[in-house]
Amino acid sequence: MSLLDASLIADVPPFYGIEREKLIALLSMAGSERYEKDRTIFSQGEEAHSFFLLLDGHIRVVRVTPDGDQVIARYISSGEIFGIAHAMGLENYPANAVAAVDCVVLSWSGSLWKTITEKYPTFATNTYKTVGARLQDTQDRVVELATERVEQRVATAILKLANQTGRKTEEGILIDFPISRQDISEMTGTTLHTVSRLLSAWENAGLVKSGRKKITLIEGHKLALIAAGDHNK
Amino acid sequence: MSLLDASLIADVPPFYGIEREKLIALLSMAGSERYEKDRTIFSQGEEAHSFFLLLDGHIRVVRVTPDGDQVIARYISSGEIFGIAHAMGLENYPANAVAAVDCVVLSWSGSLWKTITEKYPTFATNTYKTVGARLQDTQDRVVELATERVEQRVATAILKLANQTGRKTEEGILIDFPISRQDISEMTGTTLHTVSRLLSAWENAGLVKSGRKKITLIEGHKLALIAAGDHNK
DNA sequence: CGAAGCCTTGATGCGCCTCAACGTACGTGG
DNA sequence: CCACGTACGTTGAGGCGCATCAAGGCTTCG
Repeated sequence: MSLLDASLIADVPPFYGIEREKLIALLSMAGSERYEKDRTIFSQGEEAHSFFLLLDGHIRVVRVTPDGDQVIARYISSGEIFGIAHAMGLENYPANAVAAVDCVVLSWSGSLWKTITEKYPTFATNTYKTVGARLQDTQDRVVELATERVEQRVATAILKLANQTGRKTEEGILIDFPISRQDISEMTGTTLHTVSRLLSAWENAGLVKSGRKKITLIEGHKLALIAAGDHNK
Repeated sequence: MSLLDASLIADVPPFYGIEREKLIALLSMAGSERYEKDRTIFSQGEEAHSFFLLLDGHIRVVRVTPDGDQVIARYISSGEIFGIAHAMGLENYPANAVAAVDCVVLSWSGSLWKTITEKYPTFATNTYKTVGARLQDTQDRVVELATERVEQRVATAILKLANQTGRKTEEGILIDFPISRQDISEMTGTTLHTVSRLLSAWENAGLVKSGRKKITLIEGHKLALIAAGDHNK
């Protein structure tokens, strides 16, 4: 805990505009932990004991239905807060959070929520903006699921991932964490089979290059056309 | 404006737990307006000049896609706040709001948002809870759209409407505002044809009774089975 | 080196959209 | 108040997008 330095979070969106001194105070209340790949940070239904900031890594937020289907709500990238049930007046986490790669996570006890938001209104504002942005984002997905075909949704998902977490390589933009066909299907409401077929077709057309749990975006513009519903063929 | 009385909003969720005196102050900052059926309160993309409280009526919140498809984001019932782009740090409304019946609406200028939330933290907390609840709700719809069949989604939508706004009649629970097959289809990501067929089938089975822009729920329990994905037949 | 996890590709079928045509209730103006 | 036009609802026929079922290849890891 004493290893934490204010510079760790100074340049991270939720803490923009907060004085260095206050950052140190905030950090002194936080715990830090490393989560290896595939480890669960919190589970759906569990009492919301803490809220979190992802310092490094990628986290997958997943909802599970009563009959076992999984739906990926979102991926969290480093610098984002998550598990903020407290900000929404929830007493339990509404989804699972799982490390998609090895992660470093800061956490604050939920009992500090009230104090922190009162004492650091900038942080509160930033957080509510985040919640708002996620609501927007989720609404967009509803519209997509309701109006677009699978092909478009998968294309959109890949473009979004590439923008959010893409790493430039010599071949193109590589999605920076292991992601399977099944993962993509759980983001887009389809099956791994359909995703596999689409990726194969796109690979033949030179739009992407993909392998086991790995996707590289080559021709973003062309994929964007598909996402927009181009019926070119 | 001077006709407004504190009792108007004292028993309305966003204002729970605020002293009468403060309520009067809040009301003195608000404008009130009547919107006849089908009139637009605000439009998607428009600059967010105000935020609103629905005193009486029902409001439909609709997103429109670039190619003209409509998706109903939610219905607002009396006592709810809406158009709270400010709470989420948005500068523009993300959807259209249209009066589903004649409505009475209070509005506050967006420029008051900061002052009001600072001065009345209870109101702020209540509002953020609302945003959180809507995020939850929207996530649920994503899961539904991604995993359930049309039949289940339509059943769920009707049950939800009946619970939210149902009025007990001698026949059953009547959804308290005019709602077309098309409206239901825009809530559930299907077509009016499919909704029509489903309602016909359910009417024959005695689960609902429906007419022009009118739906009455008769056998809620049986419809709930369908919503849950019962494959009885 | 074997086993488990991930990916691919074909065959088949069905849920639901699409297209089409017609019936029915509403409200508006003559 | 009745006649007409428009909006809403119903129902059928046909077809396609995608899930489902099935089988096999490849990669990674213990």
